[in-house]
Amino acid sequence: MGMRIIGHIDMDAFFAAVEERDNPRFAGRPIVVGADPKGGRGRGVVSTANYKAREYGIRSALPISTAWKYAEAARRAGRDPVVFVEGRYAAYAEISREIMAILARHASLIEQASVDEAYFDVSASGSYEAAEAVARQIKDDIRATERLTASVGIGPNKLVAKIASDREKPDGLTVVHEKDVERFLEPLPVRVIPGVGPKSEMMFRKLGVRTVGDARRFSKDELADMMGVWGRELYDRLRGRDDAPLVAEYEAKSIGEQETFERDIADPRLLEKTLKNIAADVYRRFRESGFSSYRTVAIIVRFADFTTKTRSGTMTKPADDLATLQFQALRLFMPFLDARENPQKKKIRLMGVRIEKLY
DNA sequence: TCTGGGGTCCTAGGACCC
DNA sequence: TCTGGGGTCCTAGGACCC
Repeated sequence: MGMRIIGHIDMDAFFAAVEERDNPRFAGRPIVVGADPKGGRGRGVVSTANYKAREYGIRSALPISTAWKYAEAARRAGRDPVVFVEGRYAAYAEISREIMAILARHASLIEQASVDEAYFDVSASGSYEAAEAVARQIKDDIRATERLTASVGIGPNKLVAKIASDREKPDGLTVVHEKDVERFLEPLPVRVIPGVGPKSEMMFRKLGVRTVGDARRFSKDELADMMGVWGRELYDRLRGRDDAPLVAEYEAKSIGEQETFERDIADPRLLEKTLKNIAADVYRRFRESGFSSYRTVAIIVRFADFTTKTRSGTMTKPADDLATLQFQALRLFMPFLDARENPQKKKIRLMGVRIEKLY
């Protein structure tokens, strides 16, 4: 394979930006998309906060109740009140499709990585200068047709493109030439490497490692000893090496849904009914998906104290009907109603159902 | 602060088989 | 001074991503 030039595009505060665009009265306001805050007693988290809301300390994944407190404090201080909206996820998915169509006009191959992110291959443009021009055109088209901004990274592979797209948000464009990759990554926090999450970051901090450059002092074998197979992969990522191809389409491996209740539930009858309803929702999506059978059923139960249990069972024969799914889910759940499994009679906060081994 | 919902991938132990 | 070795499947838990 010759030289690759890969782009990564990431919509800026996507859900919040859509709400701001579609509701003129929100223009210029701090906007939070996420769970219903219910006056500070709501459950759930912030999905997306726009940049104005981030000035209040509100970010993705923050408990919505905390976001509400920050918003109240800001309001009392005379600052612009925060707009809380629950998401219109079907609308975001439709806009996402429109954006992917724009992208497809400029690149030979695209890989949609999530509702608001995609990789695209611009190797055919022939140079980083030409690739940068393509990226500008993509951003301009999205701004013109969708009235939304995006940030783009360009690099020799998916890894570098993704890290680059996050460097100059919002409305950014960051180009990293192949020869500059190691210098580009060196000063960045090790956490920018996809796959390095809170746990790995903490482990590294204890070893005195803060940046990507710091982490390069470990050999491949040392990283493998610390983190297994992933350590070898990480060794390459710390140096910006990645030969993963773009994958235009791939099949789902599981379909599942889970629900956190407004209030924790103790009543076994209500729990059984809720589990069957969740199973029915999963089954409807299974039918819509085009798969014809499932062989594994898994459930998840989260107690009021947040301890979480999963149980799964694989059937010798694949099934395709709702009754079997509900029966298997209930069978897996039953032991949790037993005093031995739950001696303190803890209430249940969340339940979920997932099917796997789909054909 | 009190922690969503949709997923993917990896690990480790045990069962089972040759 | 015991008790192989490898492969595959299954299960539960956990890290991680958006």
